[in-house]
Amino acid sequence: MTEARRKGVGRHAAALSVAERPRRLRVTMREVARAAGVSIQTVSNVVNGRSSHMTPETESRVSKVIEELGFRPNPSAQGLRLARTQTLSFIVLDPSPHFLADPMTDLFLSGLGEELRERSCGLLISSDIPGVPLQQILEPVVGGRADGAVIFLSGDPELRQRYLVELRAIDQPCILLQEHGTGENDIPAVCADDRAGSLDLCRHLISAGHERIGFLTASHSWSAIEERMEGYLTAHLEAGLELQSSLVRRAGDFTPLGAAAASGDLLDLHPRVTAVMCGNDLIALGVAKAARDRGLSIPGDLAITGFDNFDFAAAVDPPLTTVRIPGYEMGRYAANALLEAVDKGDAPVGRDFSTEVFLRGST
Amino acid sequence: MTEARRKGVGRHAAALSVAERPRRLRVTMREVARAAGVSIQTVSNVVNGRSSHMTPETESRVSKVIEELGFRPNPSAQGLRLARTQTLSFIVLDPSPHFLADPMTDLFLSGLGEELRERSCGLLISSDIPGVPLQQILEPVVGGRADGAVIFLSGDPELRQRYLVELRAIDQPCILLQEHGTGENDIPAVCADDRAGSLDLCRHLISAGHERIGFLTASHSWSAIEERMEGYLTAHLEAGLELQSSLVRRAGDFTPLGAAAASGDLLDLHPRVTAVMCGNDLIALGVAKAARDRGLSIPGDLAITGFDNFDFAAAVDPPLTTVRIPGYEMGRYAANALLEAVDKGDAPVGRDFSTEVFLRGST
DNA sequence: CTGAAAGCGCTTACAG
DNA sequence: CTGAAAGCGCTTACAG
Repeated sequence: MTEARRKGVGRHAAALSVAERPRRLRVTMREVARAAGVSIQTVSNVVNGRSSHMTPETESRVSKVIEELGFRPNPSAQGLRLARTQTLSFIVLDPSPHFLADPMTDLFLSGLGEELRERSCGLLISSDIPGVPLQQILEPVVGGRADGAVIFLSGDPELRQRYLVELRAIDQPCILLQEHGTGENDIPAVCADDRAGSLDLCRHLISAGHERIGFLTASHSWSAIEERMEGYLTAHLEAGLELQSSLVRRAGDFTPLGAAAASGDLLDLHPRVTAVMCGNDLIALGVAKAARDRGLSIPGDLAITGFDNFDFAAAVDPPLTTVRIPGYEMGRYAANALLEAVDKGDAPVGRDFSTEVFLRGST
Repeated sequence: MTEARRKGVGRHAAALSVAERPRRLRVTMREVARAAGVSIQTVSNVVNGRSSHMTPETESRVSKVIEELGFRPNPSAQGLRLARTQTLSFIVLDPSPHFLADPMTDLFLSGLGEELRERSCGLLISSDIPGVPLQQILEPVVGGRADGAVIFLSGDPELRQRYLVELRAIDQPCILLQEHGTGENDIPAVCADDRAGSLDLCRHLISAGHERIGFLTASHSWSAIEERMEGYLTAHLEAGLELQSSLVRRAGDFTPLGAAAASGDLLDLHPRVTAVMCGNDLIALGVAKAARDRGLSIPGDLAITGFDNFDFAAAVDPPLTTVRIPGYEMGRYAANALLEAVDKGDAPVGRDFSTEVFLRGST
């Protein structure tokens, strides 16, 4: 950094009022064109890789000037002109402001981010509380800040169904994450087979001799959680085990301590449950803690299963039996499918991902 | 949704080529102006809340038309005109594409997101591998997609120092997250007092009689991790304990299993360490696992401390002694400070946050 | 208080 | 292959 430059942009700038201060000094196409001795049109052609429209000499000269001047096209201008922002929106519906507390969401986000980075696209993230008007939720895309939205809904099934209907009517490019069982006319979705994973998990417990198996999840829910509950129910039905409503609890939140507090109803049942399937690994941790607090050993007195295979699952004591969801891959796929759809003007194509059961020491 | 509408936007649209398809049918100011029988200028005034420039009747009439037509200003047009995007960029430097695997990053992100949501600003997130040119890292803000950047650096101190120097030269509105000890002329930063937390933690161990205390962190590092290491060192110095390089290990990654594998060198030392301080809670989990695998009991044979107080820390067995970082609050503050700075044209003001030690069963 | 006009920085037909 | 021009949708002096 030269002394002159430092002066020009440093403290001095702060002394000027907003009006006086020069606008962000960016190089424009016009300046590049002048410096390279070509038309703006030609610069645009170079920037957009239409090299067939000019001689190689021209192209390399312009490229060199672009490089030297540090020119980069103004995204707002491009956005205005092309009605395309080269940005995707990731929208999470969550009642908590800590909307990324669920590590699964972060996995999705990492996958989205990586895919978009490779394509030089932006990723705009936002969250809303379940229940707000869909227009507000979709603000980034309806308002023109993004070309499409990857949406992770949550809330009661009725609420989500209402959103789905409205979503179709609004007809913005979008793809759902983990919204299972949308019908043939519905919004495309990228889903993991939570139901199959849960079914496998429960069959495993049943075949190990468990007959009183509890299910605990937080009061707040979304599609994947419901699928997990269904797997539990289906396994019971196919095994001819009686389904008891007292065995299924929806209470607390998706934190271990919240789940520990909420698990009492289940753990203090008579006769005792011998296994508890949990909405995810965080809940499983809480149930394990509550069980230990009651002097129960795991898995001897109580088998516990989680879901999601979070980083900690393999390392806690005992290691958690759980199900892996390919969240990162799903995120990448969703970004890719949505971008392609935006380009083609088609509807994106959804896809199902398989899950994988990890049997560990907690069962 | 009416049948007509469904037809208009559904399958039929897909049959049209990109060129034929009408551009996103958005209402413009011009249309609002015509419908309300006023000038575009007036519509702009209404949109921007300059109600003093018109009669209340005019304002309410225009507002009503805006509502009815569902008009929303085009962000690209506003961005082009105002050289302001109403968007902030969150940039994470991480060698892994799973750049959000660290729950602490997610906390920062949640705080940023919530603050920006309340201000109707967008949040653009991106990640890069430590070592890439700063220009590339800052692409979102240099390239004009965002008004400023919240930056979370990582990598060796020398690399980060180089980035800091360049950052000053580039002079874009930005604020650092968890970049401790930047000098008086440096980029503003929002930091937690990791050093104090670590110092407290280590004093606690020393006062409990530990004399051979190991420190394990991943090979990849950032400022906060170094601060934690410093707290460890300082506590040793002030207690007159000898510092042995064999007790400090930097290996593996920030996953429990990676840390478990990397902890062998430390756990198999003779004479044995009686305590291990860890880079964060995930590492602590891994060390606990490795210790159990060796038949060591916690905290009897080995005391373990984590850092960050992740959700699982209080629920695992034994519960983890750790340090809370107010990540969410720090994220909110950073967004707020940066936005204010962008508005005023000043440099943002950094701030330090205090940490809180949680003594639990693992020590 | 309102209307007509310029211009932000691009892209894209349209002539040459 | 290149140049001159229109226009994307806003905001903002400038006259009235």
